[in-house]
Amino acid sequence: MCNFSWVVRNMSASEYFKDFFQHENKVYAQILADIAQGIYVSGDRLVTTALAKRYCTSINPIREAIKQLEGEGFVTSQKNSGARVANFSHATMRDVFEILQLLEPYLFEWYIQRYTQDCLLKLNEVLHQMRSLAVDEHMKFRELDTEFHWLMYKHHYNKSAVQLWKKNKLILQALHGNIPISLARREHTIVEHEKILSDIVNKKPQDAVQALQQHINQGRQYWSKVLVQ
Amino acid sequence: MCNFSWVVRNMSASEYFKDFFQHENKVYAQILADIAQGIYVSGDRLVTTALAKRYCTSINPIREAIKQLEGEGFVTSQKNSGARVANFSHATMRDVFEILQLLEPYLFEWYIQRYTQDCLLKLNEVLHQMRSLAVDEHMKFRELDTEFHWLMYKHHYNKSAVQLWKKNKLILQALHGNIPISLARREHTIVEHEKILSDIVNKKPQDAVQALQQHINQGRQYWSKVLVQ
DNA sequence: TGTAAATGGATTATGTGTAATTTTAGTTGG
DNA sequence: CCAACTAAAATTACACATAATCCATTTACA
Repeated sequence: MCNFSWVVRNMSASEYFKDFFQHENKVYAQILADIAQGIYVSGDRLVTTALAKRYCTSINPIREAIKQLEGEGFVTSQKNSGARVANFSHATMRDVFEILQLLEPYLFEWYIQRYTQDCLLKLNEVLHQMRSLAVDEHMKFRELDTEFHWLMYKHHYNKSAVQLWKKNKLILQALHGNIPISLARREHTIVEHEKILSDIVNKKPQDAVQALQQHINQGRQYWSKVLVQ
Repeated sequence: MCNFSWVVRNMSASEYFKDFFQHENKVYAQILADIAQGIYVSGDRLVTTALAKRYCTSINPIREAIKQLEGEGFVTSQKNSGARVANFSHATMRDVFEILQLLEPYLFEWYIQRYTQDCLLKLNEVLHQMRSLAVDEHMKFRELDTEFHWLMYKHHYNKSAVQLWKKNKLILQALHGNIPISLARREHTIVEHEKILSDIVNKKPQDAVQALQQHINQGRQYWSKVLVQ
C-alpha cells in the first residue's frame, strides 16, 4: 500500500501543478493534493492512523500536516473528535469567488505593467493547449485554466496575496471536484482568455482589467448554476 | 513558571481581544498572543522544549500549535532547523496594507447596509474611550482602533474574508509592536473615525466608503514613515 | 412488546517519553 | 583572526499510555 506512484500518475505534466503542490513536507503535499483532486471530499474524516498507514509514516507527522492544513483552512477539527476536510458549501463558493474578485484585478494590474514577451508566449501556448484538448478531459482543462492565471500572478511582488489567491483557487478546485464542464463554458472560457490576452498585447490595460473581471464573473455565474442545490 | 496570570493581566478588558485570541487550543492562543504583543518578535526562534516548559506541556502539542501558526503565516520553519516567528519586514507591511485596502471597503460596504442602531452606539462608545485615553496608553489606543473596525466587520457573511482581515490586522499589530503612536496621528485617527461614523449616520454611503479608504491610506502612510529603515 | 436508557467494547485522539539524527555554539589549535 | 573539532542542545520520528468518543447490543421500564 505504501506507494506514491498512483499520485504521480495523476499529476499533470504542466508546470503549474508542481508550483501548487510542491512542498518540503511530503505528507502535507500529498494530503492537500488528495483534497484538491477530490479523493477526500468535503466532510470526510481524516483518521490519523489510516493516513499514517497510507503514507508509510507514524502518526505524529500526519497530525502536524493536518494541523498545518487546518491553519490554512482546508481542514477543520473538533477537540477529541479528529479532523475532517473543511465544509465546502455553496456559501463557501460565494465567499471564495468574492475574495478572488478582489484579488485578481489587483494582481493583474501589476502584470499588465510588468509582463514579459516570453510570458505572453507561454500564455498563448496554454490557450493553444486548451483548444486542442479532447472533449472529455475536464480536469486537464481546469488545470490549464488555472495555469493561465497562475502564469500572470506568480511573479507578483505581494507574495501573501499570491498565496492567498492560490489557496482560494484550490478550494474552488476541491469544490468543483470531478464535475464536468459544459462545452459551451469551455468555449466561452477560451474566448474570454483570448480577449484578455489581446487587450494586453494591444496595450489596452483598462479593457484588459474589465475583461478579466467579466471572466471571473462568468465563471462564478456558471458554477453557481451548476452547483445549485 | 507555569503561570498564565501574567497573560491575563495583559489582556484588555474590551471584547475584541477575546474574539481575536479566543481559541479552544490554549497553547496556540498563547503563542499567537505572545507574537501579537511583541513578546516574540519577527525572526525569534520558537524552541519547542522551551515553549513546552513555559506552557507546562510536552513537545507534541507545541509542535502542533506551531504547525497551525505556520499554516496561517505567522511562523516559518525550515527542516531540521525548527520554527521562527515569520519575517515581518517593511515589504511585508506594504503587502499587508494592500490586502487590507482590498478587504476593508468590501467588508464595509455590507456593514453600511446592515448596521444596527445598537452597533452604532458601540462605535460611539469606542470613540469616546479613544478620546478619554491617557497620552501614554499607546497599546490600548491601537486596540480601540482595531475594535472600531472589528465591530463593523465581525458579522459579515463572508467569514473567510473576516478571518483574513483579522489575520492581516494581527500581522500589522506584531509589526508595529510597542512603537508609540504620535499624538497627531492619534488625533487624526479619531477625526477619521468620526467622519466615517457621521457619514454612516447621515446616510452617505459613498462618502463613508471614501472616508474609510482615506483612513486606511493615512494609516499606511504614517506607519511607512515611522518604520522607514 | 416497544421504546428509551445504559452498558460495554472497539476505535481513535491526545499527551508523554525516548532514541537517533542534525544543527548549533563554544573551544581549541594553527 | 580563521578553521576545525567537540560537546551540548534541538528537531524529528516513533512507540506507548491514557482518555475520550462512537456504535451496537443489552437491559430496564412503561
